[in-house]
Amino acid sequence: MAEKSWQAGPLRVRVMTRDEPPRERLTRDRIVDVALDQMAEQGYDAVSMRTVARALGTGPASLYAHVANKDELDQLVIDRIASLVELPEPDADTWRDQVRQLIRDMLAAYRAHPGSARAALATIPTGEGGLRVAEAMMAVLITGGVPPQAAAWFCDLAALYVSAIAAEESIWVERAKAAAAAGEPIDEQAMVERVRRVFASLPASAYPMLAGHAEAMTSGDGEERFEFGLDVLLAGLEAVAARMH
Amino acid sequence: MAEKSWQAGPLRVRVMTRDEPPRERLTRDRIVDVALDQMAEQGYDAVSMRTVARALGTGPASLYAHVANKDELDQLVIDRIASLVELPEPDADTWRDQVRQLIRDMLAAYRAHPGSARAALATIPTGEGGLRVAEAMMAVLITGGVPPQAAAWFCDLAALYVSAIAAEESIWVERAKAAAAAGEPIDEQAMVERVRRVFASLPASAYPMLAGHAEAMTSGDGEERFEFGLDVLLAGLEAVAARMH
DNA sequence: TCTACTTACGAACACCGTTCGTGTCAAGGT
DNA sequence: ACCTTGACACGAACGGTGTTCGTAAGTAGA
Repeated sequence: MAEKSWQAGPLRVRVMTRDEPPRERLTRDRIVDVALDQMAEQGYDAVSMRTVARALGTGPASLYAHVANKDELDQLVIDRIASLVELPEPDADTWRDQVRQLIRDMLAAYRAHPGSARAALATIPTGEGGLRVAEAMMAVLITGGVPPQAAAWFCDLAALYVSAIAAEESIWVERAKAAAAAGEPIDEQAMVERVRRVFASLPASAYPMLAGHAEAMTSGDGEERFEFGLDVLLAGLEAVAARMH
Repeated sequence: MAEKSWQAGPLRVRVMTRDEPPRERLTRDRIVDVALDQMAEQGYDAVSMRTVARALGTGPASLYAHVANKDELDQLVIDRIASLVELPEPDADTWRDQVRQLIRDMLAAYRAHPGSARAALATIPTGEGGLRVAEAMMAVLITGGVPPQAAAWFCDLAALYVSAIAAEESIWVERAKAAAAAGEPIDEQAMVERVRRVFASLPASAYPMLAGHAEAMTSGDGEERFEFGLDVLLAGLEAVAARMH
């Protein structure tokens, strides 16, 4: 207990206060912690200034002393997520696989916090976590003999690719969730099936290519398509790098 | 004039009404028209159910008779935008350039409606406009001798790439606009300069690669980087296609 | 002319990000 | 031991969002 006393007009006031409403002080880090947790559990759309504040036992206004914006908070969260991906030790023999794996790990990190990628699209990584990943990617590429300019731009391209894939995926998931909440629960399989049917039933007169290759257009799940993109990016990188000698 | 009469209790009521309060009937198409215009002039964020309704001289509730969602409206707008891009006549000799040009044109179409790409990321093109460009892209690729499976997945990849680029760009623009509205007007040049300074001042001990290649990391404007990505995608496509023989 | 049905829409709900002004509280100077 | 200062906390409110509800208006069929 702590004692406190003061003069209020003619009165002498003396009060005992419990010295632990152990409400810790607000911090950028604590705010980001909470936002990250909420994103992992409920997805990007469920994270708002209000929900974060509520989880911290306060109102939304309190956050603005530590964070300029929702935008800034988003960037901090993205940076934190980037700081969670495991980095490879550059090796000249396996650099191709290392690039692939690094990109896969970034995707996994985004997937663990659904919707986060939507905010990542906006970011040029200038925080600690992002720089860390960029540094590792550059190291692997340079070790692999990729010319610096190509390596630098490829970092950009890879980051764009992975966040676009993650963002697209999350929107899809979100939509399925919304459909499930209201009306018939539409699972992923059903949505794929519907798209497939659209392509299959296209009039061959107007869309000879799409109708003729409907099978190819709709084959492959997300993983297969992601790996295809990876193949294209890496093969393209080598070709372009060679051209830059 | 139109005459109308009815019995109201003991009274015979007779009324003349102007037969043209020329408020045309609401239509999906008219709604999409307005949304498209607003997006072209003010960007994605300025388009809301309310602003569209206001421009049509009504309230937001009226739109829901013709459009299920903001989401659906967005998709309709995207489809309309896609229907505006010019399509090439497939030619086996110049197919590479045709692919490039088609992708460039898609980017231009998105750019003409800033922010639209953020909605495009979500879409598997199943509307008329989207199918149209997918058909054209497939035709060019097949004419170029790309195996159907590779061509199909590449369509996906190209669409993802271009919408990701456009979305990233629009977010950047949006942010610059917001910064300009409140406080110092920060032009694009200044933002680039700041990023450059961050990279240049990175401690070489912690970030040897980024510090060592700061020049490469920050060189090139958006256009150059976009073209680099195009190079990578096309070179990669050819390599992967050859592998699929 | 009466009825059934589609279309239109004002009002309201539950959110959102952000700002304002006030309240609280610990540290420093006197 | 008091007073002052300044940083932090935060309730309330503003203006915006997407969406729903119940009712009005208009159209077409019987």
